[in-house]
Amino acid sequence: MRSSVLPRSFYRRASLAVAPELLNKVLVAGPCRGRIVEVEAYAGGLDPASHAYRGLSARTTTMFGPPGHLYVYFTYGMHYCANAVTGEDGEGQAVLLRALAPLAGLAQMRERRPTVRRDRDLTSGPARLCQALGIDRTADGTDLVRGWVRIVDDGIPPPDDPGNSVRIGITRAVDRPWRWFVRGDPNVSR
DNA sequence: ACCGGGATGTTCT
DNA sequence: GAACATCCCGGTG
Repeated sequence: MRSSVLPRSFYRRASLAVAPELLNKVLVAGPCRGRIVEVEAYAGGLDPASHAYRGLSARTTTMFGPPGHLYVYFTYGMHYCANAVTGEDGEGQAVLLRALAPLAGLAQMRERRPTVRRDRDLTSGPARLCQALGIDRTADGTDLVRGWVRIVDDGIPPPDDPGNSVRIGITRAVDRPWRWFVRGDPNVSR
């Protein structure tokens, strides 16, 4: 079966519904590909942990835009993280891509992350995967249906029983179990 | 293995 | 001025 790009309609739903369905889909950025094995949902303007909680700003313009686009933000002075915008235009919902299993373009990933030894450390974190795939602030707003970064379905369905936990690295709304991952995958972040 | 701290700059209070 | 959806390195056990 040939892989097909996820259509706009896939994203036009609540981030809590989209997030677990993104597991086992494939993130494509130029020659680099990785299977999505860990995600977190950020539920929009009513979610205190979401960047959308404070309302529209220069940073969150993409997040509040139409679904199916890539929201990239800069954090800790040196890292980028990437999300798929979901829901309806104006809602500010998104799914953070937290880890991939590298599939293709590993040589280029290693050029961008020269200190990495094991393959499993190439893309096992939200900032690691952005560095490996060359996703930075210039990728913010990319259309995931038509742009140079896309998410495709290569026929592997999401897990029937994904791992599930609270979200990582946040300080507000820490109790909400909105992280999902592929159980047992060595590329899931620590 | 675990733990602590530094890097670095944008965003928000 | 503080916080930050993180990562890496060097310490100790």
